[in-house]
Amino acid sequence: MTCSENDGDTLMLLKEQLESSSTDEGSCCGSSTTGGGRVTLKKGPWTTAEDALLISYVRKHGEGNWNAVQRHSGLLRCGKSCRLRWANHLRPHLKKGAFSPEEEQFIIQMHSKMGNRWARMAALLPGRTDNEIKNYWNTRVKRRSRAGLPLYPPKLSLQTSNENQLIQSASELSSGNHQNIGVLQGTMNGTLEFRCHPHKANSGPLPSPPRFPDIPVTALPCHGLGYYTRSFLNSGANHFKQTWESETFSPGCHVNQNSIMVPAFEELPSMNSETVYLNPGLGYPYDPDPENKNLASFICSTPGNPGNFSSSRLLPGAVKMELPSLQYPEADYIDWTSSSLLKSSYDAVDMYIQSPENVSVHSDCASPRNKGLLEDLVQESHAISSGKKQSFEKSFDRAVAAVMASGTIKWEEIRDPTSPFCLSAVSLFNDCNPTVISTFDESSACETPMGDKQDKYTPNLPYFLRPDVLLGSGWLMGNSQDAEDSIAGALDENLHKERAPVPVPVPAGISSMASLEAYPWTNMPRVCQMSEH
DNA sequence: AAGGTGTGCAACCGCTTGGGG
DNA sequence: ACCCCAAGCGGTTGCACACCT
Repeated sequence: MTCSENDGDTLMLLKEQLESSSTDEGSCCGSSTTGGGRVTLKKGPWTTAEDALLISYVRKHGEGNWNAVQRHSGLLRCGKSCRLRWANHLRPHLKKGAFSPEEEQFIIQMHSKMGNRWARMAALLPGRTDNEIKNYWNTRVKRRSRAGLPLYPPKLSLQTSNENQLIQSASELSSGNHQNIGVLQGTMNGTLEFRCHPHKANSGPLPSPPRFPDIPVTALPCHGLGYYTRSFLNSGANHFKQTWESETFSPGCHVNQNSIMVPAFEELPSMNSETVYLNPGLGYPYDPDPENKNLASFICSTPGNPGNFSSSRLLPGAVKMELPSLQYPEADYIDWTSSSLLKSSYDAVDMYIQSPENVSVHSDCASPRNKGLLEDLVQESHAISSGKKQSFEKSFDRAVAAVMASGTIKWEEIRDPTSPFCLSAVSLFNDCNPTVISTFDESSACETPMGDKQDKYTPNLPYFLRPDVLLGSGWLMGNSQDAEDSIAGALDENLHKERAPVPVPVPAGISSMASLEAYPWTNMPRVCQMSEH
């Protein structure tokens, strides 16, 4: 719809149409006073005439001040309704139509991390509205529950389970119980392996800064984990390092002006069969306890490819911590374990790890449902970090706005000066980045927004998470040569040979993440702060 | 063809948040 | 500190359409 010189006449006509039609359609919600009379506001579906009026109003006056729309345009709608109509339907650059498989995957990922934070997801899906995403999700929930399918792909669930296990172990660490640190070690090849070096543990009174024992972790190749959190605050917290390396990395996606895109395949030959996701984010699927969300988490996860294991090996320097993530509804566990989809041996591993029995063992301490030691730690952490909440929220918004506006991450613009090291940027990671893209049963090879054929396992990782980008930036634990080597090894050789290092818009503070250890607990950055609701 | 049911989506509603006075 | 208002957010509802029996 366009506005021309004779907009005035057109609008007059529209207003007349509006007035006549509004008396026909009679459904009304409220009333307001304009001029001398009490005006009944219209409800229900919008007409094209109303749309035209609203568009005209916004063009003239800009967005905002929605309650003035009625006064200035003659629209018989409340401001709220106008805002909604504009945001969901009339706003420029809105995508219409069904979600692409990439978008669907992205939503699933985001929901597993954010829960029902539709607006945030919408901010990360250019052209999509929170309402659309919400409707999509609700539909999905209905559909899958009817079909008896799990809400999340099994591997997403597994990741959550793994996180819980790590938390369990970490909790033991924090409570000085090192006997079970190796509880996940020695499982069958390819399953979660959890190792540590207790000899390095500092089990004494809390030093400043506290240190964790070195705990290299190899995770299930397809669900690798590499976290760095500050979950274990001050009950004898120890220096805690975990490293993880996989042999394959998948590229991240590009953040473009209008979409978050997976990279073109031709860019990354031979990388489409196995994927590894570097995700400095936080997995909090269905977190019923938002209070627990404030513990920093720095995640590197490695979803894999069904039946196609990649080996993971330890590497020093990388770090990991995690929070409890046993946040699936009870029914979900039933679904996971009873799903007929889990038939392959690979899935049998999933089944093993995801089994309720298994989960219950580790949930005693780690689950938000269970009041345990960790919860106390969490509360303490929350108290420490609560002061950062508002700045985080603002930073997130700025970050998203920056991405949307320019198509690139302008770290310098979103960096939160109050954070020890570019807290906001890291927070953005946490909120933006998928942890695992796994085998979405409902998705298939699909097209990217650019029309490229896209493997269904290709992650929707933002550009700045591309391994090559990370390599170039030294972002992964900063100056850790090992970390860089690990990525280098993971990257396809050809990629290294043929591609020049990608210029990285690295946030100024990101590299200082290498020195996380340097921060005392009371001054640790909030890497994973989620928006409490 | 008619009625029932499922589905997707637009819109509404109530609550929360943040800013300004 | 309090109140008011605008805006945002998430949950819910209602409607139109498609599909099935």
